[in-house]
Amino acid sequence: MKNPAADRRLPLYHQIRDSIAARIADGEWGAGDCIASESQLAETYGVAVGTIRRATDLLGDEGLIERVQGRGMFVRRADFANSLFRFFRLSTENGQPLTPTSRILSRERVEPTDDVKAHLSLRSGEGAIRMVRTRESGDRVLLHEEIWLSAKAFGAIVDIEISELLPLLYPAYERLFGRVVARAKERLSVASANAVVAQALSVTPGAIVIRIERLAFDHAGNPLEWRISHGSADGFAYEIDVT
Amino acid sequence: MKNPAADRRLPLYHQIRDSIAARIADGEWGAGDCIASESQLAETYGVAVGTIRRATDLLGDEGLIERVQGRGMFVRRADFANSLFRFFRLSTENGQPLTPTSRILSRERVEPTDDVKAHLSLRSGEGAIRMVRTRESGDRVLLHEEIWLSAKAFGAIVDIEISELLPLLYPAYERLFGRVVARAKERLSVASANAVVAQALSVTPGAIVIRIERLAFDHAGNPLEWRISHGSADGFAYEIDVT
DNA sequence: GAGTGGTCTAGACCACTTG
DNA sequence: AAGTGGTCTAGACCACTCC
Repeated sequence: MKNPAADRRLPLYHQIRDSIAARIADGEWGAGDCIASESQLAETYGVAVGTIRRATDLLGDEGLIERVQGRGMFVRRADFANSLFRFFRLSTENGQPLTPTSRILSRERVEPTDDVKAHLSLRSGEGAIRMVRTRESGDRVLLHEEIWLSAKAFGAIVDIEISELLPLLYPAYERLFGRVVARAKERLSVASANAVVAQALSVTPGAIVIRIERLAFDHAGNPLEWRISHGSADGFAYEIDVT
Repeated sequence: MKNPAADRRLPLYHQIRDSIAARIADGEWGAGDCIASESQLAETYGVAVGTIRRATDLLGDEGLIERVQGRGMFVRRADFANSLFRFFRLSTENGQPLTPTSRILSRERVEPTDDVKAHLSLRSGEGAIRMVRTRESGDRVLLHEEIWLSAKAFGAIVDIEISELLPLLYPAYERLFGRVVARAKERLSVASANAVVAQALSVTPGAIVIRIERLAFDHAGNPLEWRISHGSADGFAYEIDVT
């Protein structure tokens, strides 16, 4: 077993799932890479291919890997297709991401608030980066975003050509800092617009807006970025199926 | 194959999944019933047990059945544990449903609005039932609900002892009318409280409230009930994990 | 003890992708 | 043609539930 910490009381295919997940988290296979084939894995783990299949089915269900017949199994790159932000027309009706334009309004190194410290697990004395940006589609501002990062990990971001950070931040984190966003927690609530948000969204101060907080993590579960976004509540509707 | 309409181009285990799902929808096995065992199914369908396993795994993932080791496979009763309403403290922190008290304020047979007709697929001329109720926890009103039903299917509900409709409506639909709610679509948006809602929730008219619409379906996909609920936006927060 | 689902094996053949 | 994942089989043994 590649991961000796695996709990031997668990079924074999769970242990193997954990081991493969750990190897992905360790960077043995990066996003987009083809991992070893079923028969190779069966041999290295000394089990039947059917057992490898059970393990990789789990990984597929969790979205860690993608299986393509005839080609292999690939480490999936997070695409956040289920994000709450999709309800702000950040994608077409077909689900194609349409990537509205980003406008970065400010980048600065500042003292983190207690909230930021708690979310990013910053030690006392550690600095933070605060970015403000808007996301626009056509001539409409859809979102106002406040983005917080650890200065220790991302400090150089304030000196980087702004074009390097466009159009999307997560690929830039990966390209410039080697930090990969693997998953996130999002939280939706309703708030009233403060002066800054109101001005950005062209609503009256105090108007009702949708607030989405997102805490983004790497594969190992370390928090990388905390983001507070506000968008107009007008026309916002979130739909789910329940059983 | 029990369901001759199954597409023979599909993998065997998909055809079997469809067949078993159809048999459940047809009422061959009701909610809570134990369906045939894996080995029985394997024999009747003339396939290996492993193939039955693939099919029933699909049904398990979809939430149609529940597998219990040593006992069998059971038709799952929808519990709506993922409903948006759980964010109105309709359940404890552990996820235990805590069922706030229901107070039915009115029941009447009325002409459906176009909206109601469209949602419940009512033919022109068909009547509708409109119920209004509140859901309360302790001394707080959590939700104000407007509930629409087809008069053809549920007409007698206006004459039934109100205690028969408590504490929950869906079990009452099943007990009194033989209609089983199997799944639902929910839609969350933000609205301002009209006079009636404001009074019920003890907020000022025009205050911001969370609006949740729910369209509930039976196993066959027929709409049974349309519900428009309003609750205070204060403290409302919806959380998800995204990848 | 009989019957159920849960895990695991060791093969077979098919469909698909790539060189 | 070689290699991949997708489907399917036919068994084995285990863990659990119920009588």
